[in-house]
Formats: sequence, structure tokens, C-alpha cells
Amino acid sequence: MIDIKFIRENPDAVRASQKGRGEDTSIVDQLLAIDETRRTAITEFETLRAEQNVLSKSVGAAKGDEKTALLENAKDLANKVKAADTKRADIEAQANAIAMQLSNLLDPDAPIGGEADFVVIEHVGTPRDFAKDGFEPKDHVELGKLLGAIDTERGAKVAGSRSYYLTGVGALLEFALVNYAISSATKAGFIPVIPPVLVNPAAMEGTGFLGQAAENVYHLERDEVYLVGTSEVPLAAMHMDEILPVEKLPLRYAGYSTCFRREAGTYGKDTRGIIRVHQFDKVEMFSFCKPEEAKEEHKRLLQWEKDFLNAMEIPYRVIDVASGDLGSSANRKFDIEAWIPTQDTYREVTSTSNCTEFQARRLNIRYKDSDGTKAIATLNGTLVAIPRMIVAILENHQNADGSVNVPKALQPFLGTSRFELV
RNA sequence: GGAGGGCUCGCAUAGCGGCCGAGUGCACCGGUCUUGAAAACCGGCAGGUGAAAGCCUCGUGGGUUCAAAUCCCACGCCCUCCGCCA
Repeated sequence: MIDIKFIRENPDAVRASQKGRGEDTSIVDQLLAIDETRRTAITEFETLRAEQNVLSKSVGAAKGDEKTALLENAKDLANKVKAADTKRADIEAQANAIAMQLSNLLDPDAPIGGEADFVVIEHVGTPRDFAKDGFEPKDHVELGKLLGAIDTERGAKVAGSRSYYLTGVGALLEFALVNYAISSATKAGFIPVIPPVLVNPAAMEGTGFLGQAAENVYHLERDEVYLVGTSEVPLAAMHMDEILPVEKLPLRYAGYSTCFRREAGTYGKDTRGIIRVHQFDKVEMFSFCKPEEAKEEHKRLLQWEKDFLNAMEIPYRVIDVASGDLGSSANRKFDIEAWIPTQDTYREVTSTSNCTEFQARRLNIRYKDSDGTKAIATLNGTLVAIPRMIVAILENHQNADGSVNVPKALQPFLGTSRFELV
């Protein structure tokens, strides 16, 4: 949610932001219009209520005929108050519904455009030359089979398309990745968290996942809960309706959880392998900080993501995601794309978003310092999303026979330097 | 799933339908005193909105009433007991 005062004072900036995202700019005008009526309705109600409060007190003090007369008036006034209150509540609900439709303001530095209009910030590492190594790289599905690490066929049999089993070294690799991620995050000062993955509507709505993103969310209607697509949701909502003391900031959590995604509207996209699946595990960084420090914090999150990729010895590039491809909560987003040899391209493996005060306003999370209580900023970033990292590791570190070299950083967690064929 | 009990300002509690947005204790912050500290004493101490007056918030939502923290209903959450269970 954007500060309504800011919208009143800078409607053009908000319109421009909506336009940059390819979203409806008329919401801004609807909101401004209803904000007027909202404030009028509040004033009307409050005036009547103040009158009623005064009158009520005098009723209590009065006796006899005088009281009867006052009661007459009071009754009438009570009806008016009730009517004014109903009207106010209606309008406020409408205004709120409209305000919730607005996406976050874009960072002026974010590139404008659609999915394809990202800007490449840097390349790190060099894609391996398999021709020079004298063999054709196998894709992760084939490698996964040879190593006994990934079983997509049985996954499909048991759970449908986009499902899989991690077995043997595949399962061990997940544990190693998670352990490495959590231990490095803990060293960096993150508090490790295992959050709930089943959350209520307030948490989902507050983090901004019930808007355009709703179709990708599993909803358990019978119990009115949602399966989260990322631990960003429970981590952000963890401090819902709280006021954090400024000394605790930046407050950083590393959440490990399973993530569930319906992947609606992705028919035919990445159908092979485990690039795009309904369920996967992920270690997510989440940070609460002062708004004026959010940009810096965003860079730090990106750096931690790069550190992880570097440790995995995988070539990658960093992109500045274009406005039209940002989530509704993000004002800027950097993705890291790892080189996937068999696709001859870079594919997203991690992503970090600066949500400024947008989520915090929806979730009612603030911080308090010596001059008062203010909205806080929230940021999130992937440390490691397991399946895509497994894809990157297997494909980039494969040998001619299908065995795979284990990155040094993971060797202590796996007790081996090489995955052999089964 | 069944039976009870409870949800008030960080914590613990008080609260008669009007004098309660709300008392007390602890914690916390500032001050006096002290070489320093403790104790004692004095003051402050929920949030939102508003320029202010005011208005709103005693789990949430409804209802009764001129007036609700206080009465009624529904829901949520917590606790205890029973059943079931990883």
C-alpha cells in the first residue's frame, strides 16, 4: 500500500509508476475521488458522534421530565450517528479495496518495459566450453537419472506433472545446500527460521500475493488457508501488527521452507526436468530495515546471493528486472541467472526485491525511534532455491561420463568431491 | 471431535452500563539524592487520525441501549480435561 498522503500530493508520480508497470492508471484517480468522499464522511460522522457523546453525558446527569426530553433528542441523534457510521464504514471499505489494487511505486532507476527489457548489470564467470572439453553436455534430467538423484517419472506418476523425487545424492545435495546456506546466513547475522507454510488470508494479502499473483497460489478453501509460494510470506507477516524498536534494525531472517506454486499459465513452459515445479524447498533471506537504508540493504542481499553462486562455482549474470516484470510489492528487483549449458542460456536462480514500505503498510509493521513510529521497509532475496541450483550444479560441473564434481564449498557437507554414476 | 475456563496499555492485574481510554504493581525512560550504584522520592510511559478541538481502538465482527471494557450473539485465538494422532 502506498501512503495516501503521498498519492494526494504526487498523483502524477503514482500514475507514471502504474504506467511504467503496464497497469491501470485510473485507479489513482478513483482513489483520489473516493478519498475526498471518505474524508467528508469521516468528518460528518465525527461531528455527530461528538454531539452524541456530549448529549449522552447530560442524559446521565438529568432527572425526571428533563431527562425524558433529552432522551427524545438523543434517540434521534443516535439514529443519525448510526447512519453516518454505516456510510463511513462503506466508503472506507471501498477506498481500502481500491488502495490495495495499487502496486508499489517504481524505483526511478528500474528499467521501464516488459519482461524482455531487463538490463544486464554484470557477468560473473565464463560459461564452460564443452567442445574444448571434448563432449556434449547432458541435461540435468539425464544426469539426475545416471546419478540416481532425480526421478521425474515417478514424480509424475504419484503427484502429476511438474513433480519429482530427489533421491540418493539428489536428496543429500539438498541437505548440503541448505546446510551451507543456513550456516553462511547465520554467520552473516541472519536469524534462521522454519516458518509455517500454511498461512491465513491476512498474511497472503498483506504480502501482495492475492492480486495478480493469486492464480499461482494454492488455496485450501475448506480451512481458509493458503500454501505459501515462498517463505517471504510468513517471514514478512511474522511481525504483522507490531512495532519494532529501531535498535533491532536491520532485522534479518533466513527462512527455510517448502514453496508451493500452481504454475497456472505456464503450460508447455519448462516441462522437462525440475526447472519449474509445483513444490520445492528454498532458503530465503528477509530483512526489515529503515526506509532510508533499503537501497543499501538491497545491494547487500544481492551480494549475499552472488557469494552463494560464487561458492557454487557457477557462471552467472545479474539483471535489473524491468518494470513490467516486477511483482506488485517490489519497487526494484535484481535476478541472478545461472548459465545452463544445455539450454545455452542464463536462467533465473535467485531474485531479490526491495518492497520499501509497501508490504509493511499492508501488514501494519512499523518501527519506533526517538522521533516516533514510522512504516518500516521490507526486502527479500533468495539464498538458494533447491531444484534450480541442483540443475545448475549438475549441468555445469558434469564430466564426460555423467559423473559430477562437487563444488568445494559443499564438500564438507557431503563428504565427497564427486557424485558417481549408480 | 467433545466439555469447561479465559482474552484490558511491554508483563501481571483492577474495573459498578454513565465519574473508564481505563486504576494498581512490575519493567522501562528522565530527574532528585549518592563518590558511584541500590533504595527512596518526583515525573513520564499504548496506538491511529487530525493543525487543533475532537474522533476511533479494552481479541474480531454484529446486536441491545440516549450511553457498552461492562449485557446478548457469532467468530478467532489461548489454557485445562477427554478422545484421536505424526
